[in-house]
Amino acid sequence: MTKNSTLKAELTKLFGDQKENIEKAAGCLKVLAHPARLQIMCALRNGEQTVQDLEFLTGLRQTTLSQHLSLLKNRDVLASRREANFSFYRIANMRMVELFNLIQDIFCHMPKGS
Amino acid sequence: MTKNSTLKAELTKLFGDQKENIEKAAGCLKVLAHPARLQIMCALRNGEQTVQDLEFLTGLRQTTLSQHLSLLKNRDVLASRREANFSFYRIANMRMVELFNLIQDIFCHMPKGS
DNA sequence: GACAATTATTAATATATTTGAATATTTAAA
DNA sequence: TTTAAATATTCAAATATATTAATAATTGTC
Repeated sequence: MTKNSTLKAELTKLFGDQKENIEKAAGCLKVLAHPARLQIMCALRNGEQTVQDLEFLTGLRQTTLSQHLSLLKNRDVLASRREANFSFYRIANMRMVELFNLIQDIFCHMPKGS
Repeated sequence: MTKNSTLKAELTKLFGDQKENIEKAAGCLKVLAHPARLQIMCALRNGEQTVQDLEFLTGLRQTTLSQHLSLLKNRDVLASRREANFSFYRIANMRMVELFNLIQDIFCHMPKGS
């Protein structure tokens, strides 16, 4: 009980101070939590790609793809640059690369501990 | 183009062979992608807790909490055991601990690379 | 400036998730 | 075997997300 009161105090502090962080984490995870968007992440593992290439690589329709890209970009999971009338998308930063790598490691390999 | 054809072949294989893995990853991420459920994960960082303790720690109502716990358990993010009329919940395995730790690290600390 | 190619946005419908209230189940104890 | 405590389930309403088709921007080329 005392132990949990301490934990409660900690958590209250956490959830108070870091409500924004929790919302941000949830938002980021939510946007990753979709098969098509995980496919997009896979296709970007080895570097940036144009929308057109992603269309080819994932088999998604342009309009659907563009919407998924937009969601991922809004959450700062992806970043993009434009060159002529091509948009190149990439994984936004090393943290997102790490996160995706771990996800891939967990779900595409297997066990490792109880 | 040849490079992407190769990548495409790889990805097709991936998405074919591992469609299940992708679905599983998406399902797991989806269930984590909710502020209340991330709070629950936080509260379980240091070990198992009863539902009643989680109610206290997270401030969620019993009925709502129970539903969130059920979702997390169905996706094998959490596991539980029963003792008398108490249920003890815990993070299901080391992979989920790793995943949550990384999420916490990314969103509750800050940068680390571009 | 008109046209074609590439990408982005809007809008409508279908589907899924969340929430809260009510109720049910499980277990221990009287 | 009734009762109380702890947890789980069901249901309906509100909200959010996904999907498709249609359309709009943007950029380079003629």
